[in-house]
Amino acid sequence: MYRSQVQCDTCSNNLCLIKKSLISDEDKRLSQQKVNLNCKKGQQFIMEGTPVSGLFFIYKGKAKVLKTGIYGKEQILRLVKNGETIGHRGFGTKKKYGISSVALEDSILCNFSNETLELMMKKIPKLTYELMLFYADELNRSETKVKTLAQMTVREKVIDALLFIHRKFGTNHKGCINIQLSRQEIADYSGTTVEQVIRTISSLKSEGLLTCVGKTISINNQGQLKNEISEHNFYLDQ
Amino acid sequence: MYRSQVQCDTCSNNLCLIKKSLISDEDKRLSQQKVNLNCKKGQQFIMEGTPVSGLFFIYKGKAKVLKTGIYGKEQILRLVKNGETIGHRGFGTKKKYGISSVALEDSILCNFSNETLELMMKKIPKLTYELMLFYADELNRSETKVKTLAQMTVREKVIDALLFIHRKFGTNHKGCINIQLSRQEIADYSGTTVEQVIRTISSLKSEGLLTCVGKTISINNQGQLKNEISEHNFYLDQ
DNA sequence: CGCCTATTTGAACCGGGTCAAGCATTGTGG
DNA sequence: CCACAATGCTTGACCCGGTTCAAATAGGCG
Repeated sequence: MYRSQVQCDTCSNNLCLIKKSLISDEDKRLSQQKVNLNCKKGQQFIMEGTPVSGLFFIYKGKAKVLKTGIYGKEQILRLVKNGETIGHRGFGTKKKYGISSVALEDSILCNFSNETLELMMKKIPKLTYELMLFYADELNRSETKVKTLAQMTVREKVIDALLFIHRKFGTNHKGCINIQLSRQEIADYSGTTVEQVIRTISSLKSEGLLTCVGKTISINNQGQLKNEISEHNFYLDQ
Repeated sequence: MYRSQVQCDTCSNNLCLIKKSLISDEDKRLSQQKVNLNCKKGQQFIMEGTPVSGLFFIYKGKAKVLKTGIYGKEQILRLVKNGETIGHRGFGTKKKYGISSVALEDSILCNFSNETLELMMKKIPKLTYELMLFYADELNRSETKVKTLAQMTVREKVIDALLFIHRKFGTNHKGCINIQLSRQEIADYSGTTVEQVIRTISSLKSEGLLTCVGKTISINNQGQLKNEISEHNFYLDQ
């Protein structure tokens, strides 16, 4: 995990909450107090239970956000990519991270310390507002996930997970989803076991709904897959 | 659902985000644009999928926040009491409620319209900040619930639910939990079925860990119950 | 009192988690 | 560059927890 400096000014992640909120030159000067981290695939940069050290943003790369449960069983809560935010609430009462985060590929992170962030929020109301919208949005997603886990069958959960990563990470020119997850990771996201994920994917393959070679998956019939879980998604698009 | 006017000035809910954020006289004047609603037990005051009409606060009473799933199966996401907030993100991009909310007893609500709220947030940075903290906190809770639902057994989920309502709503002088939930509602919160809730409660009764008469429950051995689910709750207290 | 709903208990069934074994793929060191 | 270990993927078989169905009982309310 070595360091290098990326400038918000020249950053291409226009959806980044910080970038979006920097208006005055003073704002931009403040933003330079951030620290950049290079993080290799598989590396854990947030550990549940350790003291909060500010907010992270993905400058480039992908990561998973998870909670570790009983007997080390992981529950993946979110998947994040360029421009997105990690590190729930590094200020206020909570002093410890409630989640862990691990890089899914070699990534570059931006880290704003608690102090810098508080300073920035005081000076930049728009940033506080953007953060609020971010958390509200995440809350919506999380609550949808609660329902999903409680009510869907395994097949539906796996389909939901595959459609989600398809939507979130997009596809390359061959139609393959732009992220490589292990079967275990898909299981950890879906809230089931590796074997069930494999069985479901096998079925979907033999039904012609998707194609996959190793970890590379492409969805053939998005419509029908969506249809299978449509009863669960009346009002939300995740 | 008839109307009457409660003043923030004289309100006793000191934890209310609005109340906490009102500093200047102008702030207080703004807060008078809210509307009060009287709501009977069982009445639904937010319906999933309908246009957002601002943020609600419980002035007095209790309510459940839920999502309706396939075949009408409910998933209760939160339980709220005096001073607490309902109505996720009535501003920004989302135009429809992603949740429903129903009064659990006769309640008085405060409702701030989208316009009033936006005006207030612009004028009162502390309010935006408080809202952000609120959503961040809720996100933590929700993500813990995701793990809970995905990893706990039915018995553990029911215990978790009972300990939660015990903690949240407290007990009266006889040690009985200050809220009356149907078995169905406990099931909807725990993410299981009525029968399982009943079976679990029966077991816990015969093990002497709790006592109950009808919907009135009191917990006898909180320590042992906590102990049963301790492996799942290393870092969070909900 | 009688209807309706909520609660409780028993029994049957089944989805999905667990275990085990074989195969494929990747990686590492000689 | 190959051999072999380690890890990940896949499939089949089994079994258990939990949902579903049914029926009986208790409780609430006009």
